[in-house]
Amino acid sequence: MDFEPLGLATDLVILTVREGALQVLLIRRGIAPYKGRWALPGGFVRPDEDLEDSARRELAEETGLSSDRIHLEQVATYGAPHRDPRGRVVSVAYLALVPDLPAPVAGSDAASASWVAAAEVLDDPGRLAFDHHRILSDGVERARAKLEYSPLASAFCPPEFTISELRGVYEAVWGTPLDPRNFHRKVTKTPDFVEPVGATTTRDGGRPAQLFRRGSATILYPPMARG
Amino acid sequence: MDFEPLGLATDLVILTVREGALQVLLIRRGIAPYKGRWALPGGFVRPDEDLEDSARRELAEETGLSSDRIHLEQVATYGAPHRDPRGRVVSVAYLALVPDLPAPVAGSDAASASWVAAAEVLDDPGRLAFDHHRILSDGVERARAKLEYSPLASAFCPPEFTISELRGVYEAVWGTPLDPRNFHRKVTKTPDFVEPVGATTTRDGGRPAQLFRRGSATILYPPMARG
DNA sequence: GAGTCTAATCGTCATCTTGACGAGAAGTCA
DNA sequence: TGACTTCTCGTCAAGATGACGATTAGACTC
Repeated sequence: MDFEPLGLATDLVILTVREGALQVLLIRRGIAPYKGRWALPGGFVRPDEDLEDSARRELAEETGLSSDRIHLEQVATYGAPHRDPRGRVVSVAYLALVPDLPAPVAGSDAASASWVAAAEVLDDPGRLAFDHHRILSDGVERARAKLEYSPLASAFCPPEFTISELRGVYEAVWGTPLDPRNFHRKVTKTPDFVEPVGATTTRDGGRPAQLFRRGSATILYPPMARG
Repeated sequence: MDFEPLGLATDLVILTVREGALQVLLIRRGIAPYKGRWALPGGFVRPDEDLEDSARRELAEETGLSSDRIHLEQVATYGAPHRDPRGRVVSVAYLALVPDLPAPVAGSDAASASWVAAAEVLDDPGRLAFDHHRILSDGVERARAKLEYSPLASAFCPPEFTISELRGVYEAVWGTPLDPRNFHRKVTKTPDFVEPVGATTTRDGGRPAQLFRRGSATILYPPMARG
């Protein structure tokens, strides 16, 4: 087979919830093209590497999170002929949901990396290099949709969390306030969404809250109602 | 940039509902590898072609459906290093939903093409070439999910259809019988799901049924309940 | 150590949606 | 005319939702 010259890359939309807001990990590009501009982390797929392996490798390089317990899913593939000025590069975008990292972003090969509020980036279509604004937009929309019908919000939480911490995730991702009482009822009455740990915490202030961990459910039916 | 040798292809999961069953368009491969085996239609992306354009071109070649009103959406990308024995080929899979075609499959460059019941193919993981069983499986699952929360079932219908024809689509795709009365209530009470044409037909037998056409809704909330 | 503050948790209630199913309506066919 | 088929409208109980009142259990202040 003779193949056209073509590059294959993976780009990552790494999301977390910090300080009550949905944030995305961006890097500042150290080399041309778009040198000095913000972009999603990513890189070329190695010759004998599967797509998800490539995404997981990039994730580890940027965040130090090498665990296979991190939720990572393919979002879409972008292959417009001139999306990259270096030549034809097709990029497979992955979405990663990570808990609020205690440590800052680990040593990476990017010039610099930092968490930025997703809303802020989405509001400014010219902020990111390449077609990364579009990729981010699709990734965030995927995350929003996933919270509706899957118990994935807990991917943003530490292993043990309270109901209101979980609610904070929903509010940050959806950008909508939710009624604490109805949310509590919904979460605790949906079978296997969360399971009680048996301990309480006062880290959120106020009356001590029960701690829960992720349950075994994989889909939520009926789904959570987006505000 | 120096790029590794790499092929970029699009593969199509083209679904329709015929004779009360969900069917998929398959071709019999005329050349190696997997010569003589069934496979999803697809082909290499041209040097200056966007991914969706490539998928639409393949769709037109296989079905004669060149309209941009045909629903086509990207499902996922498959890039395991050795999924194609010819070398590294990354394939972007698209899902197309088409109405029951009055004409048989138009002249195509495939050795032969035909509609096959999706359930039958899904039951036999060795039937298809490459990793196409997996791609088909993902495509069908996407279609099933889409019917729940989008009004896309009408993409399988002619421009004007009856409620029970629409119900037939749901039953075929989900493989579940639905209560005609509750289905009728749900569809007609969901705003902008369908709009009445003002005429009736007796083509389904029994009492004449009102004809409807697709409404302007893009999402269904609450979603349709899968049996 | 009593009052204040905060957030968690439990309850109530009207409204909406669902699933199950009865029953009549409006055509075709013999 | 009667049998048959399918469409369409209704009813009813059960469950889910949204709005919101009330109580509880800690921490914090004075």
